Amino acid sequence: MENYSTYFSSSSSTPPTSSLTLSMADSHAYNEFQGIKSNGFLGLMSQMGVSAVSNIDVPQSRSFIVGSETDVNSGKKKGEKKIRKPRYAFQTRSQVDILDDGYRWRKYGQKAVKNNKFPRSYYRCTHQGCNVKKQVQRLTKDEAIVVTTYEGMHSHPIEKSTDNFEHILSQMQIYTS
DNA sequence: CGTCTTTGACCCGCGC
DNA sequence: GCGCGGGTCAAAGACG
Repeated sequence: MENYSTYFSSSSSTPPTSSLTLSMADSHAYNEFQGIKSNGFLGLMSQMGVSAVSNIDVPQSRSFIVGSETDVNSGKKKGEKKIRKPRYAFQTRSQVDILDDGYRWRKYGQKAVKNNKFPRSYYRCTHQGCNVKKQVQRLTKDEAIVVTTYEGMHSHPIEKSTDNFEHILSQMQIYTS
């Protein structure tokens, strides 16, 4: 199911990052970067075993943008202020949609997006009590670009790690500049 | 047999 | 109110 041989296979003709930006997160603004800095992306990355993420300048041209907040409105008290979850969009150049990051995800939906002939897949972390979601989307403009949008933070260590060494190797290559 | 994927239906916010 | 678009549920099937 997962084709690791074609993992991060790079192709020529680097598309502009703006294409990604306009494809999503156009309704909400790109603010709240500080919230991400404090506990969002860094926390996620540190749990992945990475200390600093100041430069995600991997040779495979992997970039990330930080975008809109999402309503996580649990339907509690109406007087409560709405809690919005930050989302972290990952743009990865890959030929496979399954970008396994070490966590175990369960797919719970797939919808076709407008202006995009590729469907968008919705995943959720299977760990109990972990409400982290992610959606994987492919751009119509550039089929080689996969956008992975994370939502929430993992509050547990990574499961499923030592079952595929090629995968681990690829991960190490990503986070070692 | 347990876990995860598939897929249509359902829900909800929003604009007209 | 209604339709549309995006997000989620859940039953049934696939798969190891």
